[in-house]
Amino acid sequence: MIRIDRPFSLYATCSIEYEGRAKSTLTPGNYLIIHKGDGTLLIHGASKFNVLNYQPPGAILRREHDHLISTRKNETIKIHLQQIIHYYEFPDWSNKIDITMTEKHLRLQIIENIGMILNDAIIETIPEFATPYGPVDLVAISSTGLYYIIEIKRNKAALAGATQLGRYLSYFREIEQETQGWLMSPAISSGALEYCRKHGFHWGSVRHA
Amino acid sequence: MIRIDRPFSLYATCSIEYEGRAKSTLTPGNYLIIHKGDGTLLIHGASKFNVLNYQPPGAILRREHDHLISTRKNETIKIHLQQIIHYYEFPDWSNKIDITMTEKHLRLQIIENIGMILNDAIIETIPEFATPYGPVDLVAISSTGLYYIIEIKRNKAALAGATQLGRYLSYFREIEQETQGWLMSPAISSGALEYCRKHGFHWGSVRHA
DNA sequence: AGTTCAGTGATGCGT
DNA sequence: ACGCATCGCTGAACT
Repeated sequence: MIRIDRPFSLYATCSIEYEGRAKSTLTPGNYLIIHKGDGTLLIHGASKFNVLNYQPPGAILRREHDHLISTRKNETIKIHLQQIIHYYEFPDWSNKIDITMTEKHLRLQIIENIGMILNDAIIETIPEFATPYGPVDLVAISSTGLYYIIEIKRNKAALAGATQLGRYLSYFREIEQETQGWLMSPAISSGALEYCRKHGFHWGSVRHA
Repeated sequence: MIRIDRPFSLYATCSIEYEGRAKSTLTPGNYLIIHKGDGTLLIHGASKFNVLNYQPPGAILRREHDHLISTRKNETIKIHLQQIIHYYEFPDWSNKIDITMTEKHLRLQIIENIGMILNDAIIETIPEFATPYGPVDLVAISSTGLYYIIEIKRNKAALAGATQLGRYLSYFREIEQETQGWLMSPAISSGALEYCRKHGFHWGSVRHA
């Protein structure tokens, strides 16, 4: 009865039983079992995208003789190992400490490289630019008087971020200021991407260095 | 430019770009990359259940110098390898040929072991038992006159299977025949499981040997 | 082919 | 804590 915390990958001949919200049994065969440091357990078959069985983060894994048992709340996965074909523990697999990388931090990095990102001569940058619809994350003004209206998201930008940018831009349209709308984030969802395309907004791939 | 078909697992320091329905970039770091024989590509971070990036079955993977590139329709994943920490090719990882294991086949197996599964003395089994609501997959009659009403599903039983069983049982209730309802399948969904619990049906884990 | 719907959906952001 | 919207959903059954 040994608790396992380390992240590892295991390729083995085994049979698997799951009982919880649903139930299932997997016939003896070769499966790929992945265990992450947060307790996540993934059981993959030879094909298809989906896992066959899993536990979400927070599950606890232990070994009992030739069984691997993962439990979480009311859900249990029991793996009956018949033959271990390959076992590997992942060194240095931890979330880089993203802490303290706030949007403000990312914004500073963007300001530093703003000319390169927009490929234009920027003469002024104004964070938290006030509008009646709320403060714009960043406004950059080019030498030709063009206003870049920039919405920044630390994570994946979703539809809400794109519509937020649209609101700001409608204000600048009201005061007849020439603008270009930009959404900047490490990733963008399909919905937000389509919204941007339809409204002529740009997306900039920025990432916390 | 070498096309890769074999299934493998790769743990590497790399950066990754995805462009398709959505877009994203992954900062340089350690990621687990899994490639299946059907083209499926999975990219996992150190925590969480979800993949960070993926390609569904049918994608094509190739290597160009220090890049791994997976393409499918309008979607591309480009992996820039910096350091390979661990690489392993999976031997014997293929879908066992589930040849033509129809529900009828499974039913024959169930009939053979019916006494053991139900833990009762069965004196007669009737496949395709006709009722006004459709044919019951299997009816087993015990020495005490109890009727086991059995609905069989080759794959995961979903809600529809459970309600189907309920319909049959309502008929036997009409003719005042004492019954016990069973759903037999290798897996059962949460909705079907709850339905069974609420109506007092049983679930039997059966699998094609 | 498209369409609909369940899934152990997960995950993040709001209250 | 719970609820809600979003997601490159996937996958299977049915038309």
